[in-house]
Amino acid sequence: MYGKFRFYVYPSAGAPIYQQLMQQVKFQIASGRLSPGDYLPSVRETATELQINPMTVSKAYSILEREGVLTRDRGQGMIVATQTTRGALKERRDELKSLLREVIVKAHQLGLDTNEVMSLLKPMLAELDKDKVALK
Amino acid sequence: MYGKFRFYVYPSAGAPIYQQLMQQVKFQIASGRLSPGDYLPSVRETATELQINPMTVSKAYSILEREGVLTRDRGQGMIVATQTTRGALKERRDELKSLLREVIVKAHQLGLDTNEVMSLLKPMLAELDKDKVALK
Amino acid sequence: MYGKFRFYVYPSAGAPIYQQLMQQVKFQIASGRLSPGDYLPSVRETATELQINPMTVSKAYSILEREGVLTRDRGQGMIVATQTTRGALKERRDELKSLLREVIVKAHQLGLDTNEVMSLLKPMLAELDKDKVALK
Amino acid sequence: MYGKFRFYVYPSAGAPIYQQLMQQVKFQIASGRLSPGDYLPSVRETATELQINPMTVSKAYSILEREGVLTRDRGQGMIVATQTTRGALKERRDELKSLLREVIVKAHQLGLDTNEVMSLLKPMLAELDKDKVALK
DNA sequence: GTGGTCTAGACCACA
DNA sequence: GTGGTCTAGACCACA
Repeated sequence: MYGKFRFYVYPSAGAPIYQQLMQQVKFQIASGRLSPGDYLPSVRETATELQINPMTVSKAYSILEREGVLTRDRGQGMIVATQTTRGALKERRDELKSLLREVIVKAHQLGLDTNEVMSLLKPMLAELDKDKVALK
Repeated sequence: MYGKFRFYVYPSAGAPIYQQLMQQVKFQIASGRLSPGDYLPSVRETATELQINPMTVSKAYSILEREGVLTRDRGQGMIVATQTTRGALKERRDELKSLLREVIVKAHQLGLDTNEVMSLLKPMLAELDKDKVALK
Repeated sequence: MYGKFRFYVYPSAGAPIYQQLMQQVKFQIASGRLSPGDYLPSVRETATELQINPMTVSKAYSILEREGVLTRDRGQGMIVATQTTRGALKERRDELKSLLREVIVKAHQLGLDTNEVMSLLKPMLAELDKDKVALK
Repeated sequence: MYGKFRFYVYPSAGAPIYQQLMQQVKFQIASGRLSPGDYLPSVRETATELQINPMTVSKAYSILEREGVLTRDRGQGMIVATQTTRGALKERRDELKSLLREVIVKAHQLGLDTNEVMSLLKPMLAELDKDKVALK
């Protein structure tokens, strides 16, 4: 229980529940709060706690397994997989740039300017680095 | 206006061609190189120049129309729609933050750190501001 | 209707139904019987014909979409996506070799020797080439 | 027997290490370099040599034991189990054909044609036969 | 019409 | 105990 990872859900948020769950797992891993080998809460445990259907949790876990983010430990549960980085640095940078271009497009659609983007991103990255240091 | 904007296509780039076209229109609008009222190259012109199927171009334009990015000027072509910004500032910021969270997740998956994200994003934003000034 | 693609299912086969469906789509694409842009039978149509639950068909389609094999054409159905080949030739060969190693391992476990493997594979590849020629 | 067989590991190879180890044991058995009754390197020996966690080696061995590939010789180590071939010839051929169908699908996805598949597989099978002759 | 999400609940394999 | 598969059926967005 101590410090163990817990899901939350905004039933009224736009995104489907299973995507919210997936997003949380990925973000926790990116921030270092979940590490390779860590167990995730079981399907049933999560479903009961969030008052949602076990299938919904299972769907999130299955997709994450297919994506290589989680590994199934038969009879035990789902664990965070060892991250594998593939491809040349240039290619990986290009992939991120493509997503950053989407950020720019989205910001413009929302009427938010360059400074706004930076002032939103900076604290998010800072918080990330802080966690990593704190957890080391 | 004619000749102002041209599409390009990477046939091997992973993303479907119509999505590449959509992305370019949006990015050009975000960077101010395309403004409300500007005409886009015609379906036929684009299809001939890029040696792709006219249906592909038409599909991109139709989806952008549905999204409110373009307006159909009957018999004349497609024009950039007047941008409408909806929702409270907080909500719009939250929407962008959600996309920025995806950036963080993606960067981590690709093995790129905080500094890397900033050093990729900064020149992209700078280029944007430069264009806006130049085009004003 | 003419020549349109149809699914079949072996309820007693080891593999789950949704995986059987996925496998068939992929194989039909590999053999050239399904080409980029072709529409697949609708979820409901398939479910009725095979007497299975629509969710099961939908699951197969969703995974194939996530894998980039199919694309959703909103309101119309699922279509075969344009195939994109990524990575250097050496890397792609290595990936296939890794699967071929599994074939060898499996053959041994089943007590089938080298000649047996070749005499099973040859007609399968020959049939493939024949179809491609015939459909050109 | 000691020193007969050694593991290797590609830390960056995508597949989890325990799966790489499992794959190697199976391949060595298939190629005749490991025979029923042979001892495998101990968990500690392997872990030290490859600089990996002993749990990782142990996990590979446990799964192989569960699959009937290895047998635990209490206090001594793991030995290669006697292979048992089950089922009618037709059924075993069908099982292999299903895996060969996956090869065809994968080859197509990777943009490799029929000839390519054969020219990759042939030397692999040839090497196998050579080893079997040499080791007899 | 199209596919997507979610629920409630049965049954399965694996450990 | 763990997750996976499948059903029956409701309701949704999009076109």
